[in-house]
Amino acid sequence: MKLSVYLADDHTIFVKTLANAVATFPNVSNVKTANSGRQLFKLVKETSPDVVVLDYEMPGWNGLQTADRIMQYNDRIKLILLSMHGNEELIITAINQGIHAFLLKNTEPEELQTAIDKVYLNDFYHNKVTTRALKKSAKEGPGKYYNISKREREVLLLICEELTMREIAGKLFLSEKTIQNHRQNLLKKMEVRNTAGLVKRAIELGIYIL
Amino acid sequence: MKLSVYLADDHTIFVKTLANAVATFPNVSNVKTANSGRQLFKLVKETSPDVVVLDYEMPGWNGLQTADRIMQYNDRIKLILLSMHGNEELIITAINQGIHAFLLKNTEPEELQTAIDKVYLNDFYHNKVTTRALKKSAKEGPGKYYNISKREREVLLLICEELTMREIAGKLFLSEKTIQNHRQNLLKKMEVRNTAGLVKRAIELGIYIL
DNA sequence: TTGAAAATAGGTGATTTCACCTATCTAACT
DNA sequence: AGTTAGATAGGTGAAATCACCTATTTTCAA
Repeated sequence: MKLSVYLADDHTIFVKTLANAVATFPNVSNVKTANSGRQLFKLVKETSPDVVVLDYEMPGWNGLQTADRIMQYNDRIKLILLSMHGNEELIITAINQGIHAFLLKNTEPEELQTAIDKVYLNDFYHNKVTTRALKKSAKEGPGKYYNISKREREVLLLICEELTMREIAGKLFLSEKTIQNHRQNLLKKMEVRNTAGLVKRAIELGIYIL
Repeated sequence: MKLSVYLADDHTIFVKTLANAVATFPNVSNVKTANSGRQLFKLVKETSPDVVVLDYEMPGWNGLQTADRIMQYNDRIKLILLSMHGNEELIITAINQGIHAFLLKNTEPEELQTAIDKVYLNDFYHNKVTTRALKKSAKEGPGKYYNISKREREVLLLICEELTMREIAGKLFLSEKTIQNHRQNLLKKMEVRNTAGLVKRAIELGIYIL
């Protein structure tokens, strides 16, 4: 089964040529482009693609903001972020926010091809840039990476929304006990004592936006 | 008894002339100037003044950041913030952070004189700018003003630091019950349900800096 | 100087969080 | 095939929070 891939970048020349390249990938059938986050989100709402490739540096919604909306709309869409700069902080924020791959703009087109493949099959595509950022930040925090799972991120978000464990359990159709466990794991992973710490971390990491 | 007043502004010409004017005020005896927040904080640590006048727009530490340090160092010093723009959000943030007066740079020197007086006698000096900002934001939030008292602000800050009620009580030499009441009042005033909400409000209001 | 607001502190009871366990099932990677 | 990580869920007990009270003292503004 071939994948449908949407691309967004404010430089039309770039996004169009990239789209042509992507269209030649053997595992891709359907390619669409947009030159803003808003416009791409519109496309996604019409027909959901399998993978979205977003430029980080865009006027209006940037890549991460756009990713955020797409995730909320449909969390099965895989998200690849492109950026000019391999800024460590940005990479960590992106990963914590649930991005599935991070590529520099000066990479070879082949890497995008493998990234699209891997991202669709697995959940995250790691490359030199991301692994280096993770390793570096693992000790040198702030901007530390805490390896929060998808479920944990979901629970954390709802904790930030001031819900109790019981309410979260109700919302996610899970046992209250399960949520308590997720919470406990978050406390440990993020090295905080209580809700105050969780909320601060969530905001720091860009998981929760104030 | 005459007051000692310290001034900080990065424009040396401005701060010097202002200092000369302030020195002529009948209730002021001692005036010192600095052209950065850091430098002023140094002066304060040498000898604490009664009142500090800070420009908001400064390179390095801005006026609010400087105010924050001064408050932590000695909370009996009164703080007056000067700004070019009467930005409502800034005013609310400043008040929530515990600033004692907010003046626009285009006010008459006489208003600074009364502000210094009032601020020293009472706790807060209100003028057209601040009252208008408060009234406007009271309903139109975000940036809402919740009328948090000094103690409450202190407790809120420690809640954000992940301390429990018992620990806060110990730190402030108060009963745990008192802190619990302050917390309860904060929950009501800020219209939130729990710690998560308190932390978010504190960050929004600039009371706690992430 | 009187009244309002703030700060203090106590009471009570329900609910929630915190901090440990164990255990099963599944998906994914080696 | 075995290992690891994640998601699920249960148990237990202590600690903390939440949500109402009442009441006294201080402080401040009108």
